[in-house]
Amino acid sequence: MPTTTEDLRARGLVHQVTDEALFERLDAGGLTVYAGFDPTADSLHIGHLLQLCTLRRLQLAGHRPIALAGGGTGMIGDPGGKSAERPLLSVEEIRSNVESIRGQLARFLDFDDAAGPTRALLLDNADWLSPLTVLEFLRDVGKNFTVNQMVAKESVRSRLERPDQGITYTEFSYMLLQAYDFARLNEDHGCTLQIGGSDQWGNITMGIELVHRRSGDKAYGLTSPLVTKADGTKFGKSESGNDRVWLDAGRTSPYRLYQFFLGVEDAMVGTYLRYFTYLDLDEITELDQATEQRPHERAAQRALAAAVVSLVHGESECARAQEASAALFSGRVATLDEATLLDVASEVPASTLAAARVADGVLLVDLLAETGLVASKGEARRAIEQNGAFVNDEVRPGLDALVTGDDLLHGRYVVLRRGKRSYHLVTVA
RNA sequence: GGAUCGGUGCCCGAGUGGCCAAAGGGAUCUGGCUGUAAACCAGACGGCUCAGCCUACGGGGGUUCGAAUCCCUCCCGGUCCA
Repeated sequence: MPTTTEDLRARGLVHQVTDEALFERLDAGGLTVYAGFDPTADSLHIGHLLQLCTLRRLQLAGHRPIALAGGGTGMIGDPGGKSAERPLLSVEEIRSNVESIRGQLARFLDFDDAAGPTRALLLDNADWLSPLTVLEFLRDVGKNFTVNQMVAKESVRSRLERPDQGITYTEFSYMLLQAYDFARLNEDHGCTLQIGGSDQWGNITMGIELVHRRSGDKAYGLTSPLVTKADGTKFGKSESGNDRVWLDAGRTSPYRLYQFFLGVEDAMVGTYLRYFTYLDLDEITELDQATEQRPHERAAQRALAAAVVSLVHGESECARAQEASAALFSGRVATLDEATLLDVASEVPASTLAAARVADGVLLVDLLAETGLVASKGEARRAIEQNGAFVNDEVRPGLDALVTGDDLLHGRYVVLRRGKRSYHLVTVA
């Protein structure tokens, strides 16, 4: 059984630490550790996954995690990682986003009283940032930092150096608010460790300094590496389009999430298994070997996808996603019995179509566009011309192709497909 | 408040009166090869009632036979000065 430190290191989760002495304390257990999540949308997405997984990992290792929803800082906007000033969300939006995110955090962390001293906490920094007055803030927080050091932070400097960009005072202040969060969590909950992505380094060190100045307490920071794809670009876009991959089932179905991880590149699957799963390192090593020796089996990708979907959506949803994947990629949707078809179809987008229209025959071009499988009729025509449009798993060439009663499966279903993996179920009613 | 530069398609970015639905790159999509991988090759990439038409170069107005390109005005951003 590896120590916590050994485990984190072996998984490649340690990018920077503020002090090596942290590791002894991590191995000893009993720390209170926090990570922040800004409520810029009503769901967390895959970009938050690493911090969520790491918090969970630390809880399992005997520490108490705090998930901090940025109800207050979300109103300001972190300049880090952004190339431009971002629009402010309304107070109502942020409030409702925080509420939505609460439920998702609960899937990763144990908030049950039975967890005793490691019971997770969910806090909202609006609780202490909202009542804070400007004067208090300037005297109690601002007085501890020089503009010189603030300007030197990467998040700010990158914005100052770009000739076509600037940074407002509002976003400039963000780091001070985050530093104040750490100080409050330290004072109110004994929190001494903040974790975050590598881009959070500057904000974290500011917090550590503020903690020290206010209470004399020694606090630590631990950052994880940026999660990237093999080519160095950002991880987390869905396989089709620019959509983010969300943790909310309504935005990204369990099936799509499963597919996302199933499609991970060989070169990265081992890394992701270490980041996002709780499999033993030995098991992961075996999966690495499996990828190398029998890559077509995609054993590592399957394990990764199953682990993540189970964690995010639960075992039964994961099983459904696996079944749907198997059925859809067998290429024989047309031969499925009705119950199986319906089960599979519940995982993909669906719509209904009036029976009268089918009787007359519907232009495939129109149908593709109406179902949203393509963005416009022009795109639908292109898909057809490129042999990328399928009806019940068969290519349907010709711009004048019709979908008629003959295409109905079990008398009332049509499975449309665009490309290799974008499905849509049409039910005739 | 003054001076000055700039705002082009998803992003970056060329284009300074007609040949501009707008170069080039990236991203994306589709097909091929594979393993629902990567790389690579090919094609596509504003919309439509698609050999034509409509909408589009920050917003509005104007000049012109004709404007992304010229003029006026407003909005937004950068830089410097006060």
